[in-house]
Amino acid sequence: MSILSKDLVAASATPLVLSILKQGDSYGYAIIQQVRELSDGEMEWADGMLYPILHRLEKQKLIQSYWGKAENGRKRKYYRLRAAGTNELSRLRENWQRVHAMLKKIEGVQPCST
Amino acid sequence: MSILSKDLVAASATPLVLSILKQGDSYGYAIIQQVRELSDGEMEWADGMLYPILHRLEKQKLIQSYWGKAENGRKRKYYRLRAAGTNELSRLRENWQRVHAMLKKIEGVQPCST
DNA sequence: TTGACATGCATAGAATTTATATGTATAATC
DNA sequence: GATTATACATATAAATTCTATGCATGTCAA
Repeated sequence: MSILSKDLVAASATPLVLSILKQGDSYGYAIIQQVRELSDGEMEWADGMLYPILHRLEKQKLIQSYWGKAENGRKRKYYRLRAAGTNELSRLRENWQRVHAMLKKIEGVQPCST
Repeated sequence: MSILSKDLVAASATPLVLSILKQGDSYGYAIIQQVRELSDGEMEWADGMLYPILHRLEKQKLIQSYWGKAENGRKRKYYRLRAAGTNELSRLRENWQRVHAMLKKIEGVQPCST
């Protein structure tokens, strides 16, 4: 998990998964790689962490799974973002943005001079 | 904890506390109020959540406590940011920024048209 | 003067969450 | 035929976190 704190990884996991699926259907193994690339190797998800998230999101009806197959005929479980997932993603992004704004606001306020 | 997810609150708690102390010494009760104000009431910390964080940060030598007193003579435990805490805050801000950048990057990438 | 509320700190332990190890299986590559 | 990469899954140990509770004092109104 490199230098990124557990909390930060946890807070960003769901928005990241939903964002990735918003770009198009994908599956577990590929999502892990996409996250690694997107973070320039700074975020390494363990598969044992992602699958439970995917299952949770599916149970929440934010995403939907279906079995497909790779070029080589091997099977894969793909996930598709559902409408509710798109809405949830918007909410999560807004919330992230709010907290980001708080952090920026207080970063800007300096004590005394400077 | 309102609409903000537990994870988001957890991920932002330490940077927020350190940021607040960077502006000047403060104490538990006041920090809780500062967070509420900073978030326009969207983030409400329970005291039972903050004190353990403060104690942890002190044990990590990122902050330092001392007893002081309010105008009315009542005692208060103030916290001061230490040099190590300033450094840690920079690291946390960088990490937050990195994850924020990931989220923005993927938000920008749209599937097909649009 | 007493009851309610705000201020202020602290922690035990229940409840929840998370990480890790482990299991299964197939394809590709060496 | 051995190893690595791909691919999914989950039980459970381990860690974290929330909540309730406790204590104490000041203020203010009734």
